[in-house]
Amino acid sequence: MPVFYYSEPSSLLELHPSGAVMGAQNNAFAPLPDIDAFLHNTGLNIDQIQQGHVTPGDSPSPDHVSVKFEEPRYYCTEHAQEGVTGQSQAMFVDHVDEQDQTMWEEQLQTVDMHEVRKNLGKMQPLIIKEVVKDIEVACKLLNIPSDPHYWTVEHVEKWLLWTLHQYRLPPLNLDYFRMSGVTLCMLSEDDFRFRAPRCGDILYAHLDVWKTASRIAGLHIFPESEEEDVDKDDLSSPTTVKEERTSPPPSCNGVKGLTDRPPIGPITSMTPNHQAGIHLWQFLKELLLQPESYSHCIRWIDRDAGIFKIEDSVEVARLWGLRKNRPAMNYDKLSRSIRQYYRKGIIKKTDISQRLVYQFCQPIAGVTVKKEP
DNA sequence: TAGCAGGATGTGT
DNA sequence: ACACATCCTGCTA
Repeated sequence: MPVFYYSEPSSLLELHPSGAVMGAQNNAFAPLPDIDAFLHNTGLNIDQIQQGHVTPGDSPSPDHVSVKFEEPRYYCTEHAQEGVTGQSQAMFVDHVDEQDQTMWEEQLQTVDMHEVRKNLGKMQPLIIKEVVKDIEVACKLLNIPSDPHYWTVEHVEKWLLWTLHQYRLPPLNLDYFRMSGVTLCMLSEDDFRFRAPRCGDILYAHLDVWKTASRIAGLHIFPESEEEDVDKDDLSSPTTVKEERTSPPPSCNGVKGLTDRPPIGPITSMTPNHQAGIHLWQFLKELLLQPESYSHCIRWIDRDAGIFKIEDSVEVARLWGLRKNRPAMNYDKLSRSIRQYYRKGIIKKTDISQRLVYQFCQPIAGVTVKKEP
């Protein structure tokens, strides 16, 4: 039976033989006695652990094998709520101070489940405290608000890049996450997996932790310089912005963020519609207005006449599906929606009908991707 | 075979 | 009510 180690991408935690965290300020290893028992006790399955990423040189001896949790803090909060064993909760807390550590050790000596559950109330604040501390540090580092609901597109990108780097996650296509924090918060775990098949679930878990910490701990960090920028850019009255920041974050049901933007490449605010209500014709125009990014799949045949051609129907449908969070979208369905526009006088087929060629009924000239005042 | 046309119905806001 | 999303039949290039 090999000796297993518990490690985190950003820090290595020393484990007491009981499984308790003894302190995480250094890079010391300590053996995790029995991985099977560990999995059993924590209720985790092997799929939730990444193995084999540690090279022999990383381990103190060739006999050692390391395991890494994809998202320890996620399980920390989830399991704390579910009331699993004290051991598993202890696993996911790092940077405990001396006083806390004594408390942990005392608690962990009693393996009795009822005791553990009884102590849950005491443990949760500790867990939250540590998570909040980490988030505060990250906020300062990235200069972003603590509450993801207030993130701009740029904040989301910063957070993604930082999280990818911090947890050594596989790269992803940032275009699929080009959205405001509000929109990001609306995504389900499946959405994350769809946009980032290799690490979407982990990102979702991280975001969940941020949202939870922000909500429970009442974190209200706003980068000062950003605050000014947002105030300057905001279209509503300045008081609206100030009020929003001291009130609870916007709900996740499509409320427009401070700087909301579409999730896929096209950036526009051609109409007052917020992201959740974007129309297909708007989306198509967005693609058309960014030929540098999308001319391979949709392009103007005659811009002045509003005639365009879908060069790659599969890709356009895929992008539309991404935007609308409809993974099953295809060109058959998209084209049906386009045909609904015939009756409404928004889009029509050209006079001489050609495959995949359509025409906007309104002149396209003058359409801009800039925000209307 | 892929695209087109349009009816019918379901869904979410 | 509206704007699709989905499923369908039938037609066309």
